Amino acid sequence: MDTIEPVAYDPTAVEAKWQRTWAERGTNQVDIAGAVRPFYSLMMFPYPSAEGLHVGNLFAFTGSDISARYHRLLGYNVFQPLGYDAFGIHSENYALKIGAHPMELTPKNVGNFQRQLERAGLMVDWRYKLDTSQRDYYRWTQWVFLQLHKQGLAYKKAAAVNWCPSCKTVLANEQVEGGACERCGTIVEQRFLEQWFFRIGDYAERLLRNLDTLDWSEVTKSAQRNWIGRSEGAELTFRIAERDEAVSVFTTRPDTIFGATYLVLAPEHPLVDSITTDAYRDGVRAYQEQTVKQDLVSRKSVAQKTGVFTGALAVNPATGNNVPVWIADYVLMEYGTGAIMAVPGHDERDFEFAHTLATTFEQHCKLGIDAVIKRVVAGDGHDADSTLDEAYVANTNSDRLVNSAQFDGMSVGDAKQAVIAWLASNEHAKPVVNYRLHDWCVSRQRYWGPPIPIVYCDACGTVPVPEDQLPVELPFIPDFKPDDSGVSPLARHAEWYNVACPSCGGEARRETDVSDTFLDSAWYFLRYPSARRDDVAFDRETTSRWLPVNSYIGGNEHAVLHLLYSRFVTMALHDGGHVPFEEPFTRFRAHGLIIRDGAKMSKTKGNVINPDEYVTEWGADSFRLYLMFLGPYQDGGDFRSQGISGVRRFLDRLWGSVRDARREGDADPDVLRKLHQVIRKVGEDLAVLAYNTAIAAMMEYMNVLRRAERVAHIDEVQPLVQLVAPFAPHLAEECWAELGHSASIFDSGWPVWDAALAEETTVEIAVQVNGKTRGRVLVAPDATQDEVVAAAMGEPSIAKFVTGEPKRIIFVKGRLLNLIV
RNA sequence: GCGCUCGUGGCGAAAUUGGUAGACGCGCAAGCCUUAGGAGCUUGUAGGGCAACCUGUCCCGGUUCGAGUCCGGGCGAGCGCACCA
Repeated sequence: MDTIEPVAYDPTAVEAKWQRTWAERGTNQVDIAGAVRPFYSLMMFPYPSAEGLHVGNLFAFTGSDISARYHRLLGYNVFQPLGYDAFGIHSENYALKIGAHPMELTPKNVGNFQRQLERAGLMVDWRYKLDTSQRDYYRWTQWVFLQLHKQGLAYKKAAAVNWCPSCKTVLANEQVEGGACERCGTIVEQRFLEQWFFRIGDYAERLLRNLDTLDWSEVTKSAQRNWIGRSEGAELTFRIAERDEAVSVFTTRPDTIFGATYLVLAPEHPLVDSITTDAYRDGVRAYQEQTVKQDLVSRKSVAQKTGVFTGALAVNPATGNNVPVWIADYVLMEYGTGAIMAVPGHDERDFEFAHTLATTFEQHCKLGIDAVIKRVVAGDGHDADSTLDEAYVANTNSDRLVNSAQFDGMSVGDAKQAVIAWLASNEHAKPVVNYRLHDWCVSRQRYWGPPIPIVYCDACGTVPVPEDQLPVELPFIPDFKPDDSGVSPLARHAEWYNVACPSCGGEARRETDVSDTFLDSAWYFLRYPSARRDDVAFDRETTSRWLPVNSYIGGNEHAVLHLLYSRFVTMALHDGGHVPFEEPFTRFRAHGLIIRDGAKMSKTKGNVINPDEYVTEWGADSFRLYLMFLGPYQDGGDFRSQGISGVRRFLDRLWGSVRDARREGDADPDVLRKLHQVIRKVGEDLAVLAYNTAIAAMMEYMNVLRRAERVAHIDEVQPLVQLVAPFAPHLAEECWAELGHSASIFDSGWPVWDAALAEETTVEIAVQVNGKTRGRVLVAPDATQDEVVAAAMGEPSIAKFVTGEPKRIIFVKGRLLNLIV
């Protein structure tokens, strides 16, 4: 008997052969200028670490590659480029660690990555490879900086910034995790330095609003919404008693104004000096110094609240009462107005502060705790006079105001508006929206990045480097190690930074900071299609043809860094008239993480898998298939090397059935039916990145072929080879050639499923009695209720549960029959 | 604390969106083939019961002829944000 035997094929030979053939034939090359149906498939480019490619990279790339190959088979001209995010602190730190120079080390790492990636069988057009550390790339990164500068979106200011004492550089807020450097884990300090910033804050509202229009993973969108942190509220003005000064506070709860019993300013608030009374001046000064020195972690940690009284009193515009003005470290200068009205009755932090400093309130402000903590909202089952053991944070429409004069009885929601309107008549209030998103600090006091293209001239001031003088080349300097001075190592090289002013020709000095790595990656997708052009950053026509990106796949760890910066830069370039769209990525999907033994793979945990050994032992195709079969692509999965044998067995069986397939007689209609169902299923799954179930469906079909216990007909296997092609491209090509085709399978088109052929001749109907499944009957797909009932009652195992006439019958055609007795 | 995503066999997971729970694969068990096999093939594999059957998708309620799926409440996990007023 001729059954389908698996035939172990030799992946090493097959994969080498096809990679060679693809290169010779230019199979993966796309006609950028002439594409009729362009489809831009983008994957997040890797940072070329010295350890080389790891499984997580390959998991991400494979998922994108499958989607790209599928679209190619559907007839699109697919452009799938890949490159290297080679600049940046991670590369530089590693070079420092092993005593190498990044300018020498990086090309080596890139070379190693390239070798590994080429083995993976990705459909990448390598002619468009880019490397952010090469001058023909960073030249245009500097150009992007200049465009933003031209538009007034880049500015320099002295600011409290996050300083990593280990990396010896400033970090963006997004690069600080829990008060520590995301790169090395060192506790971040606060420093005051002159820094370049981008006005991403000005774009907060657009960045937030546009999210609703994007087809992105929900996790990513919600992370961005969170990070942008919009909150609606009001700025309320409190006059300082007996002085011609006023303090603005930001609050989201203007309805609680009657409960505002003191004010708190950030210690560095500009008004502190002038309102502080002489008696309290020393205490205030001491407290300010202490806070400013403090690093940002303890400043923002949940330690016990501290603060001092300034001696000043402000007038609550609602009650007319005098309220004491304090400074405290729990109020942050960078948010809102840097000042708050404290409502201890209805805000946990204010409550805690009032309690912690109750004695001081008594001593200096002559205020007892009961006078400080006032209830102005009721509804938690307590009335207007009940005491508060903790802050009552009302937030519903059912809660009502109390102790609030004419607003008593009004709902919290209504009162928010009403109070603003009332105070606004005396210019004490205006509605305001605040965002947590702060401007993006792009300066880095490091070496391994693009020098910021700015020159300082005594006569002309800050002068942008003219575009025709780009790039400002990063010089090779042996002493690239950062120091504690707060300036870049480039600042030690007068021969480099001393330069003639581009404007007046006089003596001038280059900016010695380099830009953040995230600027490199915030526009790389614009560069790819134009990567072979050396006269423009990105060609106008090419860009409008290929962008926005049709499919972007990457890790969600970049949800608020890279993805937000990319959106901002694109929006800014749009406003500058450089690109015709605001949003760079039409569709983004976050892939899951590959974990091992319940932990994310990382070098420090020692659970990193090197894909090389698996590719060598099992073949790239098996490894790709295995990674995609672990679980839902967007969930990731736990890497256990055992499972790979199953997918390899599947490929062996496929190869065996293709090799033995004949064209004799007719294909089996039962097999063809299943085949067309699978074609449909795989297509649907590929469209939504459901790779695991697509593979399962193909395996199921393979089992059908095997159970037929005969050599397969060519028509039964040939479409399966096409379905497998996106997943296992090398073997699919080999099978395709074995089936007698000379052109690439990727130009063969995607099989079309035929609804008539896919239709079942009989269906199994579940028969329930009183909702419990009691059996199943085989009937024609269009069988009527009466026919199915008759069939069901013919089954003794079902009929025995039915006594008398059913009271009710629920019938779902082709699916289910439920008899209620 | 806030936001998001989840909770199904020994394990990774399916389930046409309210309609046969556990597809597919791993692992395991028995058998075949073999000098041998971490090879291949066949069969079985949610739990309980000799059986007819009973129980079963984190827990408690609800809606429904019917709930893994929908609603309310609770418990738990992962990720993100967090003294942001």
